[in-house]
Amino acid sequence: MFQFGAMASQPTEQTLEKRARRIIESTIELAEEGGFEAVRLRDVAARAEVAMGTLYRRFYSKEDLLVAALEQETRAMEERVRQRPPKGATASERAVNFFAMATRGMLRRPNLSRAMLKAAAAGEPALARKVGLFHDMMRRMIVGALRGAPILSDDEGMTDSERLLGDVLNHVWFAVMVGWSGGLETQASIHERMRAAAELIVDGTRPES
Amino acid sequence: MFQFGAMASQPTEQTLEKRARRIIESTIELAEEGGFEAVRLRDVAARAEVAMGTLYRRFYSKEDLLVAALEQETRAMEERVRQRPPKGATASERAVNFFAMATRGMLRRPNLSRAMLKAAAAGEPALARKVGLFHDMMRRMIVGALRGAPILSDDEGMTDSERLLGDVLNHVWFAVMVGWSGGLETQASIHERMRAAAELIVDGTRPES
DNA sequence: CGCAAAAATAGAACGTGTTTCATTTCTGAG
DNA sequence: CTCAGAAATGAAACACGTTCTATTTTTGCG
Repeated sequence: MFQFGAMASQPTEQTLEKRARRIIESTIELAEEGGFEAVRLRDVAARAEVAMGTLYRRFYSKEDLLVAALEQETRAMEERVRQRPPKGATASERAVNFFAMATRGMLRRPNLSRAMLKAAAAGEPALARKVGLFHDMMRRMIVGALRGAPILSDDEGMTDSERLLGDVLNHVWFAVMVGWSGGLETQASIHERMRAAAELIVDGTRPES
Repeated sequence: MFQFGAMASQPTEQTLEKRARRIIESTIELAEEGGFEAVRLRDVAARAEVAMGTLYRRFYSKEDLLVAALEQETRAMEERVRQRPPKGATASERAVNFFAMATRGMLRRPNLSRAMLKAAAAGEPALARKVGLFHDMMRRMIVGALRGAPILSDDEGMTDSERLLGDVLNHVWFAVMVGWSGGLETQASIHERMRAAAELIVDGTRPES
């Protein structure tokens, strides 16, 4: 019910002032250590050296905190992708390599990743914008990988076909990561699924049988 | 930490005894009325005429309750699909019609559906088996629609290619429904996305541009 | 500066998921 | 039928997300 004032614009790291940044940083640290349940808002506030009221002036809820963390982490991944674009001879190979990079990034801090995924998948309408932003970033990176070109600064110049491929691959990856989060997938099975999906969707190739 | 004894086998409606069924029924009623937050366990227990201890002897958590509801609702959908298989001249048309049916079924009771999706996407490792069962049922129905044949009783006889198509389409639908849950999609956009995805994945056709 | 409005603070309070406890009721083997 | 062990019960206790309150600190305009 709050959330305006100085940060009416998009919450890019520019706009976020110290306090909010400390809060997100504390959230990330606690989530890394013990996952979603370890992000106790009293602890977040204490570690960020703010009062509960301040925390709740800037974020709607615990989920909001973790979605903000997801946004920040995804921006960091965008930067990594910009500096080290996924290689590959074909579009599908580059897509597979991008997903491998993204998956590795998530699995490096499994507790944090599970917590962020849970928050993003919670379906909180108040967070729709931020979650949508995350999906937009993912799609941009995927389409960038398909093109083999550096990342798009904007979605302009994206063809309908590219947008569709990006969305479908993004949806598959998201669902698979949620499965991983619940123990239904391993790093190997994620990679295998994304390889098969990319070959099917991008190249149109299917398994033998 | 519990959950065995008489119901060590799969929790089909056969095995579920009266108490558990009343608990799930109460869960569904409350979720229909007010969504996830309205499923207050004290209210569930009261409505099912059961004590909290009994509820927690049969279910791990609130999420478990809603995943059990999802399982039951999906079984009901399987029955509807068996009685009224999705029509269509091509595999992709039948898949699109199946997803339209499934989506309509969910949107008919939006509060319940959002609550069940949230629980299934929460990534609770204790619920992995039940959530996996849900995805298995979905894949069976999808592959059944692709074949244009009545549903498979088991996953035997499913080719690798069919399994892949089923999984990918299922993942896309799941991710899109999570998006709907958070207000990112409407019934129309869900339908459109599934149409485009099915045409791309099953037929290999892409948008003009 | 002087001061009113906005923001921050410490902490209490409240609701609900989950656990625990003492007691009662059910069940099934002998 | 008896009775021991299992299950159920009602209620209290506990933890944590969220909200509220009274007070203090910061901010920015004149």
